Amino acid sequence: MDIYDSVIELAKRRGFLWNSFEIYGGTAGFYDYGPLGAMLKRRIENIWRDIYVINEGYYEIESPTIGIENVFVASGHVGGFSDPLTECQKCHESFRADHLVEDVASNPDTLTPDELSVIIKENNIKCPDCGGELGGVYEFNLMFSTSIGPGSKRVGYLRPETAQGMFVDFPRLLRFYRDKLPFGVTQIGKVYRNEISPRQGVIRLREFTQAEAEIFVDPRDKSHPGFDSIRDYTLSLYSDHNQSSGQDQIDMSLGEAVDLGIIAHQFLAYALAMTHQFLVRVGVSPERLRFRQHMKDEMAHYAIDCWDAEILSDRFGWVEIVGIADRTDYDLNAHSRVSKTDLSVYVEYDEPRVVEKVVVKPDMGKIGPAFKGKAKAVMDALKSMEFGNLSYSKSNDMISIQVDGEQVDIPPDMYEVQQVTETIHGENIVPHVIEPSFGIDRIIYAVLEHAFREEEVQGEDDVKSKNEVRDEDKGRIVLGLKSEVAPVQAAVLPLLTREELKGPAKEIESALKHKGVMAAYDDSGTIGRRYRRNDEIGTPYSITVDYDTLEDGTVTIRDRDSMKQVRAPADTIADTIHDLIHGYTRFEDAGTPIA
RNA sequence: GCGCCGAUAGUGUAGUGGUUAUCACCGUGGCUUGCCAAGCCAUGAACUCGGGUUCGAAUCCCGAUCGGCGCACCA
Repeated sequence: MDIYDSVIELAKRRGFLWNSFEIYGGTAGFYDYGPLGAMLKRRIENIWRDIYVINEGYYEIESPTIGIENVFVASGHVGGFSDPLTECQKCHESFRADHLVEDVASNPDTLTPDELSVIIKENNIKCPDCGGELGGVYEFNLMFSTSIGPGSKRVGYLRPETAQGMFVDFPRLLRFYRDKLPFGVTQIGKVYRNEISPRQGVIRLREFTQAEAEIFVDPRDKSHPGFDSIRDYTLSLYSDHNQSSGQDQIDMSLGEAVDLGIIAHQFLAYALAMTHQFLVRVGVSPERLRFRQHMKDEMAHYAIDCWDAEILSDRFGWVEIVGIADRTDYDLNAHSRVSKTDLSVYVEYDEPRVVEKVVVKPDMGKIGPAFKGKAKAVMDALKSMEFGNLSYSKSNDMISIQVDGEQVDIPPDMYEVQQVTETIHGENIVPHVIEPSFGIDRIIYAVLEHAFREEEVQGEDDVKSKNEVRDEDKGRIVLGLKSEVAPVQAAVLPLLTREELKGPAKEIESALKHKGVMAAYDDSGTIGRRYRRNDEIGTPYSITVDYDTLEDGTVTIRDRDSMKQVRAPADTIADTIHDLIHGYTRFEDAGTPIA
């Protein structure tokens, strides 16, 4: 049993992750989050919100999980991600049918699968690899489709990413942020991809949760106002160059990486730093985390630079858990084109620019009668003329222009050339998008695997030596979750199952709950067993009520990782635990150490 | 989607063509228990599904589903 198996077994047994629809045999690519898993997930999402929404100020929105066809036509998911495939009946290799018929069909990408099948048959096209017979063409699209309303007239798709919902809201968002760049927006939600063969547990799912930020920036200025604060922040970077030259990732400060041009610009570097902070805060091991740059041929054609946060897993090696890309203006332009909506921002200059221009002023009183129906076209043609030099403009020549494909001569008395001074206050630009995209489910797996450990427990041969029954079984399984993400934050345990201890313990449990601390009361089994039970689900602190509690009002707090204990007052225990969980108090300072 | 391998209580497992399917952990109730998976009593819980062969199938065969690995795929 490797670590993956151990983690999945623990997650299943203790209520973190379950295969969905189990009583019906299950379906690949779907997982349920059990009680502890859902709690862990929510806590991780809320830390993400704390960083992106509260601290960076990128408000969260919520758009439908079903999108209309045009949205995904514009995004390229309908055309680009819907491939007609055919499979060789002999060697079972799959091919793009539209590519195979390129030589015999003029418009292969507009053909339906049935039409492609016919063409392949008629032209006797064989498998390019082995010459075998090709099977029928079928449409393969990663998107789940559905129909909207009765009659199945309108096709809808389950979104394959949350990003499009934010791009589509761009005009509203721009107005919300009072027409100024840069601004960002976030969304956490379910997305759907009909994977061919989902595997590896929660690593590749058909329904999963993304947390994405879309940050709209001025393409001419990708500096970040907070860059100085992260200039010395050092990350493990695995650049395109390092990959192609066979080197490993190297530690480098972000300042250096931007200066050397390894990371395209400050905004992207800042996004990397935030990603790192988030991942480490939720419990990804920094030693098993790196940022890998996409190679040139791997990057989407529209992207400028793209980095994946990857975690090292025991079984799968490096696994991508976050993608951070500069998507340029690709998406906004695409939606602008398909929706016929202006998705640009008017950016004011710092100083208005005074521009001297030479313009042609048509004399419509003469042009109108002279050209009648064509007058408007002539006027437009004249106005759109550009005068590169003033000398020409000053001459009073006959102007020859093309109007509707025929040459028209405009005599000098029909126009006037003027030099004008214009004050321009700004211009319209389409913003570029910086997009960090988090795969929450993969992050959860990373957190579980990196937190998982089995350790030897030493030094209890004195008191319990009379019960030397299971001396082989001294190991304990610990889920060393960060206290901030642990589902159960404190266990409340009466030392013995006796009424006089149960009462005070239950009071402490309810005091903790009032403070918003997820506390679990447990009086079943010996104290050691209950500690172990809580170690396994990552409960960071256990509070034990004993007979001293009844006398001097103190309880034992036991630290999951060190197994050390301190004695602290019971009446302020909720505050103490709260402060411990959020890192305001260190465990050693939470009470008096006991041997 | 292709190939190989697998599927037994909640978890990990043993096992055989033939009566109540093994063991451990686990859960629950009780006794015990004064700080790191003690003990005792009682109790709960499984042969993935469908078809076939057979007097009889959890066991053999076929298919499906799920899982693992390799290939393909991963905008």
